[in-house]
Amino acid sequence: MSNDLEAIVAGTQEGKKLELRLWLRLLSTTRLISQEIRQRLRNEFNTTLPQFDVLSQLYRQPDGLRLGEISQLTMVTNGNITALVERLEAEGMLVRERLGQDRRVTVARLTPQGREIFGRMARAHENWLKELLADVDPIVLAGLLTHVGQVKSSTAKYMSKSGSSDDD
Amino acid sequence: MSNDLEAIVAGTQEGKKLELRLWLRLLSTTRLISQEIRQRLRNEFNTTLPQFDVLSQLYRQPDGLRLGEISQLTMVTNGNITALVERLEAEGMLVRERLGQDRRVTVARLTPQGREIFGRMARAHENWLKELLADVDPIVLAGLLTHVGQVKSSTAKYMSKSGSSDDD
DNA sequence: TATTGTTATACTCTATAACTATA
DNA sequence: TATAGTTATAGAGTATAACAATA
Repeated sequence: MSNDLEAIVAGTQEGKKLELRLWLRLLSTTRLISQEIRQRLRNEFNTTLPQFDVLSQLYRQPDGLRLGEISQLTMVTNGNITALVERLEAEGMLVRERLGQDRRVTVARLTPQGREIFGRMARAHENWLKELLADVDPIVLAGLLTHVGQVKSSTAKYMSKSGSSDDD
Repeated sequence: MSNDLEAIVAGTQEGKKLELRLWLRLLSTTRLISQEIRQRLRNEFNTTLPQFDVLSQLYRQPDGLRLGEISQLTMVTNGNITALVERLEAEGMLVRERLGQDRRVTVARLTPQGREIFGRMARAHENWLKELLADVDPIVLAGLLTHVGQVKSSTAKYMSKSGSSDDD
């Protein structure tokens, strides 16, 4: 281990705790990228990150998802999912249906048009990420993938309201 | 390098690109923690993350900051900073003053009370992070700190509107 | 003319709780 | 009684643009 690393692990640098420093850096980095992605989503597809999130969940489930499932996956409360889904339905991206025996259950699924449009969003989104992360060493990317995953699973149990959000 | 890592770097897993997978994992992890922090900030201090962000910038600058500087540091547009700062001023956390020769410039700085309250917020915030990240290997934390920093600086040049946000 | 900050507007997100209809 | 989803409400964040005062 280098001396730098030792100093960091010991938490001596600026007296700030390692956990806090990591969190602030994680937050500002994510926010920086997020801001850019959000702007491009709005400019090029007139949509938002939460909407993109909902659509990406539905994209993987051709048979659709119950609203409660969408709520869990996206960490958005039930009441707010209704409004979010309504906006997307108004744009023709998805439909809501009551199909099953349990007549309380509403299932949302992408329309063919919604699937087509989200497909383009997803491809653009993927290319944006390739562009933005082009200068990062692939080995570093791979290491981060693993370690960020460790952070995510380590913290999960401390959360008050558990949302799974298996976005990876 | 393990075979797993090789597969990841080669981008073969599920055919998804490494950059995209990292981003989704970064986003969901940050969102998970962020949700928890936001909830605690609201429950215990009746405040929000953007407000906390503004206060933390001012905390480090006892002489205050120009509104434009706050705007850059927090990546919030000028017009919205006005409202944000107004809310904080109404709560007595900060004051706005026109002091300099250039009478267009407004400087915001924490009140003694605001400084005291934010101090408590910051200590609680730091403890929350220690709690949430308690199960993550310190070596992993240190590695992440370095590598996330690399990601941040590598991506900065691709951003349309540059916000510095030196939150670390 | 350019810059600093404000005002105005419209929309979206977020949190909370009460409510309907099913089960 | 519990659950799935809706409705209602209030507050805050976000994006955009026009504006006033000052430089």
